Amino acid sequence: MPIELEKAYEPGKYEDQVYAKWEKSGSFSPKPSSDKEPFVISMPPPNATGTLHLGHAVMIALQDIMIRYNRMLGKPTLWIPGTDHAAIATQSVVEKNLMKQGVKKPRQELGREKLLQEIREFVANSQSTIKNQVRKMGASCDWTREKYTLDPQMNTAVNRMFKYMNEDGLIYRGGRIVNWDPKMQTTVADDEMEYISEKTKFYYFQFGPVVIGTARPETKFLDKVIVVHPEDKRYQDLIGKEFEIEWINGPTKARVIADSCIDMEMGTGAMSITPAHSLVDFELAEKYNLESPQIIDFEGNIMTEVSEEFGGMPIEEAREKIVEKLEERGLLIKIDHEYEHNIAINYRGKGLIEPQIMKQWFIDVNKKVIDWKGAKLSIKEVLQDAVNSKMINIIPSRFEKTYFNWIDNLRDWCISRQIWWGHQIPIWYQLTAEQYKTFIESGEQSSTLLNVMKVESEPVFSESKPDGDHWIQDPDTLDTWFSSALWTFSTLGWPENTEDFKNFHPTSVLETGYDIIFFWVARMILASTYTLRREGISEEKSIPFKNIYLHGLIRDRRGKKMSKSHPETCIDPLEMIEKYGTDAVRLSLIIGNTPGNDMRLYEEKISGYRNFANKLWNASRFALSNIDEADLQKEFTADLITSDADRWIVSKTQELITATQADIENFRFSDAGNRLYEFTWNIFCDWYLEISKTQFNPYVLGYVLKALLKMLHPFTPFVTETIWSHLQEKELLIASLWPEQKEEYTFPASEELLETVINIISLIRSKRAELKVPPAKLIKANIVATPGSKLQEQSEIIIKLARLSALEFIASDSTTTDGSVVIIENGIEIRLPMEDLIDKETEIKRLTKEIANKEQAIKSLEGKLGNPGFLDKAPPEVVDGQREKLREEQESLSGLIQNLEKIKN
RNA sequence: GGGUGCUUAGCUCAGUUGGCUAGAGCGUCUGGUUUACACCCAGAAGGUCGGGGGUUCGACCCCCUCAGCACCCACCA
Repeated sequence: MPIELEKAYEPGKYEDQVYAKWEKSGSFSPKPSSDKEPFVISMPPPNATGTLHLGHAVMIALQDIMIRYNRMLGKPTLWIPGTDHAAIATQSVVEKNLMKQGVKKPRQELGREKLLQEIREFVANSQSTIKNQVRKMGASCDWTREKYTLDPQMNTAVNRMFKYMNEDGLIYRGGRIVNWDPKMQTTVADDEMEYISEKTKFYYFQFGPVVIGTARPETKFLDKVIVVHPEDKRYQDLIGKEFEIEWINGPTKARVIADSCIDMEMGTGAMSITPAHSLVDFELAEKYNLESPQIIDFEGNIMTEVSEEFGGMPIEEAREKIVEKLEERGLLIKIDHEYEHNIAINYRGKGLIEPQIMKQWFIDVNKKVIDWKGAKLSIKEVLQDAVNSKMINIIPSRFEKTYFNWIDNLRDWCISRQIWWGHQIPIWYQLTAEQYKTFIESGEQSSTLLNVMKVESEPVFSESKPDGDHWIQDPDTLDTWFSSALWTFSTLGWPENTEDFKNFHPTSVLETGYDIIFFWVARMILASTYTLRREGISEEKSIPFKNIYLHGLIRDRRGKKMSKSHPETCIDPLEMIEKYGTDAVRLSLIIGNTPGNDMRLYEEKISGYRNFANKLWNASRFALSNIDEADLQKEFTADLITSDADRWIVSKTQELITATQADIENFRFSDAGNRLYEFTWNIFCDWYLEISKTQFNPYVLGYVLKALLKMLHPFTPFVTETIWSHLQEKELLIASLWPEQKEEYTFPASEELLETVINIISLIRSKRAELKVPPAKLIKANIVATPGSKLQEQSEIIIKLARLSALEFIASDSTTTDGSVVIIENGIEIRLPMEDLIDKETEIKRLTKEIANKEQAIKSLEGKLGNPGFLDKAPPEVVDGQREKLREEQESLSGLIQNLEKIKN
């Protein structure tokens, strides 16, 4: 009994149940294997509170292809899913919601515990959304091993790395400029800053021997250092000297230093520095070991310690007054009223940012503590070596440059963040009773408060509260990338030495977007190599992954970044899945997408691949409705291949297996997808299925179909699994093995003939139209070929062509020598000599053109082959190939000339 | 300012160490309702490979240069 499928493939009808079947079957968990190397990917965790966007979709599609492919090779295959707590993003969403509900300052009003509780509830409510959406994409990841970046075990891992680094003296506390918002009383992350262009006054003041330019005179009370460019001729004789200066608070001293960071064109080419309230100045101060006194307090007023006269005054007011005072003293040279610059504001609350120095925690990247290949190396050096030595391979390789460039400029990593949602820093301070009271009673228990209170207590590392009174834990949390950096091994159970950790680390591939190469990829290499080496694990096993595959961004049809603020061009993957099916979405994200390059996506592309899924479905429907179940079960062997057409399609299938495999293993997913698409549509459907209509071989058809479903499965898992479920196979497709390429299924190629035959058929067609032969149910054509010609050898393929032009082929012994065609239509025999088959003029034109092309090609080939340079320098196989090509071209040219002669007569 | 890409058919893009007359999908046009599929079939038109120069026997590919477009990092005293 043949099998009947429904008339069209409706993805929505099957996808969820297919996924449930996979998950239930246990196929997502790795099968142990003693001899095969495991294949492992840790999924970059999407935000727990997020929804699936195209970035996730492309990542899942790519990773799922690798995972399914490797699983089908019989390797123990593990893909660990998880979600990320997304510290800043999540906390700010919750705070925003609370603000909408009327809680103006959520941190101060709710306090730490209550706010955290709010966030936890929010996460708990939205976490399942993203996980179900990952399932929708067909991700075959192991949900039994799912992780969340705030799991208690993750916290253990985080504390362990912190502990090691602390013991090795890599972690230190130091001052750093932060973006402080005096209005909201909070620090602001760089990506929460908004820059607006503003026209303001730019003042020029006499400052000792030089004129300095500034837009912010109110910060300049205690400036003591003038910086100029070392090559600036104007200031050469000042460099290194100290001067008495008349300034805001009266006489003071200032010295001149030189640094090439100075722009000679800007202002007067000389500036005085204010380290406490400017990032550049702060860095210069660090470099030259200068003092950095605070001028402006955390409320945004001038400090009383700095100036009795202006103390307590808001900066805008102070600025005017200070300028007045300096003008009175004759120090104001001029004011530029047309000065335009960017000012930074907090995008929430729109408060003006005032840079401030605060105590932060850092990781030293230059201290040499890692035992690496027989030497002590710094974090920075190990990061370089891991990629330089090819232990880690980056695809595409051009990102290696970006990576090294970043490391060269790498500074110590600031790991503390002034938010609460995340892993709290495992550091404790013992306060005095009074300080303790102030701290506990303040609404917002923040590290800022500790700065303001000038707490000097020695910080102590501890995973829990130390013995004694008045201990408080550092209120800051760790940079979210600190915990993400451990992802490849913490998800495997580290710091416990679990079976998973022993079996599956390092992971095989890290697949992610190129936009987080610095944030995440480099940090993972850092955390993994440092931590695992410290535990005595070998260099090879302490890297987090062997390959890094970076995909590009998905853009809209105009090439703009897709963002929710432009809903008209923003494509929602879930909506597309609903409309066209997951398989179509996956293909549209894979094909035409090359590593590291951005890709534009638009709906028509997705609908095109929906058509493909349907094509495959219908091809299978045709096949299954004609193959008997028993024949489908029969084991396929070489002796079941009978006709030339069979040999041809089976050969093509072998080529496809090898080529697709090579593509996937070399991370050329687009090529692989394209190749399969092309084979399915243009070879299998257009040719072999058509041939099957007149010459049916159930075994070959079944074999090719099964092989094709397997190879397509990593790309379009749902439709292939659905079709597979009708094949009466014992195993699910997801658990079946990749088709084996076999020598005995490979036969000499014969497709070059197709072109010739296609030409003949189209001639027949036009002739029929010209003769006004009525459409007939049964038309018999007798195509006669010169004996011994390829055309005759390959007569089976002609059957297909006959079919396409509604002709039925009759095998015939009769022969002609002139390539003429005999058609028997409605019992009438129409003999079509070659010259009658064509429109003389058009054909002469066509042939002439083709001959000219051929001649040109031959000339160029002859030139090439007569060229000593070519013969010497080109590889022998290329030369042979060109010779062979020339022979073929000459042959076909003489054929063309003959045809032309024939037509002309 | 430092860095990295991109420019190939009307559109979106391939083009794997330099070697066929430069390809695909979509779109357009022509013809076709053939018992798997109109989410289909057959065919056609359409390209100075951004401009200029160089290296080479040979350049879409390598080098220089110019132009346009993106992105990343740093910065805007």
